Amino acid sequence: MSKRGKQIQTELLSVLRSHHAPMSAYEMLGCLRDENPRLAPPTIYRALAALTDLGSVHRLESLNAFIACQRDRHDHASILSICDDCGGVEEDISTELLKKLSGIAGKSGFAPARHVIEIHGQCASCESA
Amino acid sequence: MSKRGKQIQTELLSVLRSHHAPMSAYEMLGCLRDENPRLAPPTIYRALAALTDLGSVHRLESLNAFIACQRDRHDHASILSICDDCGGVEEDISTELLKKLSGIAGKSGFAPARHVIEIHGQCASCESA
DNA sequence: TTAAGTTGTGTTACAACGTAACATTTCGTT
DNA sequence: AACGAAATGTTACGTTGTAACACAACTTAA
Repeated sequence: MSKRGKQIQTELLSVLRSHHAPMSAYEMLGCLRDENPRLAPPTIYRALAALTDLGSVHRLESLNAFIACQRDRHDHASILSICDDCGGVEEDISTELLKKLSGIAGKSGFAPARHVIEIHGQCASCESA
Repeated sequence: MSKRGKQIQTELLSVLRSHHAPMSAYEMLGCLRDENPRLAPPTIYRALAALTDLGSVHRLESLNAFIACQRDRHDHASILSICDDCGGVEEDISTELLKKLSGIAGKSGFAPARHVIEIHGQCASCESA
């Protein structure tokens, strides 16, 4: 991994963090192209793959989009609550729930490796409005 | 909803049921075009939307693919265990887990409307192999 | 029954998402 | 420096999904 690669990851993460809602890979590409107009999709997707492996970025499977991890400890297996009105995402962790979930899948001998838990609905402020 | 619309849903569901692994919308399109060569993507996606609303088809968000519901009661909020080796999908339900999950998201006032729970890993037979 | 309105369906064309494959550069090793 | 390995850049394309409009089918009312 060269300096250049890390740099793109850093820039990407900073863009994601300053944007407090999910972003698509192409939105990020648009932002980063302001600085580096020749940036291409594979570069973005490679950086995103590295960051999601680290846990500093989460992929929202049900939106084909990404957010920066909001927690100190970069757990995988976050519970992501997505407001369908404002687009905001809240991130929770529950080892207890995760254990229960693995237990349910494991009854048949299934060996879990990655958990995708996303909840769509309305956040508190959008609901009251 | 005319006869034609229902008919496509029926054909789609029968294709999905006879295929014991997830299918992409375009795979289904390919199958149904054997009968009706002029079928176009929006027709498929509309039929899939209707069937997923009913609960007779589930969308696998992390695969961009679909499976027929394997249960009698067509619950939404299934727990889908996806084998990354053979592609098989196991479907579980747990109102208890669902309640817990809603509770976690609900702490901040979030109102859940739709749950996406998908687990990637290895099924029993692939793991032993 | 038929004309007008409404709703659902077919079709075209395109937008968004993602990646395979190869060219180029970078970096460590001899 | 010359070589080889590994990461990065680039092109081009494959897959997934949908907006927008054309058309057909059904509904209602005179």
